[in-house]
Amino acid sequence: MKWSELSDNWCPVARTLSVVGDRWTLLILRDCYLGKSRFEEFAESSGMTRHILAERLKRLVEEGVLERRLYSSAPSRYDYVLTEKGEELRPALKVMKDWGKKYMPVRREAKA
Amino acid sequence: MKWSELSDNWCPVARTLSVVGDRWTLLILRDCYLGKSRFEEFAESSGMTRHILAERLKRLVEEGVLERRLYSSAPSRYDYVLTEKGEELRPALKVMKDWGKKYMPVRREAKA
DNA sequence: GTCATAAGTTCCAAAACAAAACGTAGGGGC
DNA sequence: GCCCCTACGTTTTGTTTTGGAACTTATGAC
Repeated sequence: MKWSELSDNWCPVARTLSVVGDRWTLLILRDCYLGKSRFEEFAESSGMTRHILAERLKRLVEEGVLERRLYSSAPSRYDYVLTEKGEELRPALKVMKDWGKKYMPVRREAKA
Repeated sequence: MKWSELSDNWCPVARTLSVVGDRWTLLILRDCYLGKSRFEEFAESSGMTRHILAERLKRLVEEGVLERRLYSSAPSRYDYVLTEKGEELRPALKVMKDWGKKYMPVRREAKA
C-alpha cells in the first residue's frame, strides 16, 4: 500500500498519518511549535535536506496544516505558520516529548 | 541526516521519532491499541508488506515497545503485545484519531 | 561589482519500499 | 503416509524515495 492510498482509509489515525506520518514532517511541526517559521530555520534545526524540506512544506500547505505567508516582498520571501488545523496536533507532539524524556534518555553528547 | 542519528538528538520528540517515526510503525501501534497482536492481523489490517512488517516488529521489540511472546510451542508461534512503554504512546494516537475524524473526512469508499 | 542572505531546485547515487513468491514447522483429513 | 492448511516470517526483483551537495534567483549591503 502507498502513502496516497492512506488518505481514504477507514481509520482516522491512518488518514492523519497520510499527512503527518513521517519523521521529517513531525519535526517540522515540532519546530513550528517552538516558534520557528522559516525555511532556513527548519533546515538547520532538524538536519533534514532542503530537498525533502521543500517537499514536506509543500504538502503541509496543500493539506492546510501550515500557511505559506509572504513576509518580505523585495525580495519575495515566504515563511510558514501554523493554521488552527496545525495547532490541534500539538498535543500529540507533547505526548511524544514526554515519552522521549522518560524512555529515550540521551546516551551521549549530540548536536543539532 | 539518518534515522539512526536521531536517537541521540537533543530533542525528546526527535528521539521518540527515531523509534516510532514512520507511518507503518504507528499503524502497528494503532492495531495493538485495537487489541490485535498477531503478524497476520497486522499485515491484513494495515495493508503493509510482510517484509516491512517483520522489520518494524523487530525494531519495536528491540526498543521495548512491544514484547514478542510465544503463544504456541508446537508449532512455535509468536505474537506481539504492548509493554508499559508502548502503552504510554496511546494518548498520541488518540490525538491523531480525533484529528483525523475532524480534519480528514473520508472522500470515497475505501477498504482496509 | 562583489559578497551575503534566504528560499528554493536540480542532479545522482544509495537506501528503502512494494509485490509476490518461497521457506518452515507443525496439524488435520483420509 | 501424503497432501493441503495455517501462520510467522525471509528472499527476490524492480521501482520509488531519500540523502548529499551543488546550483539558481532576487535583492540588499559594502
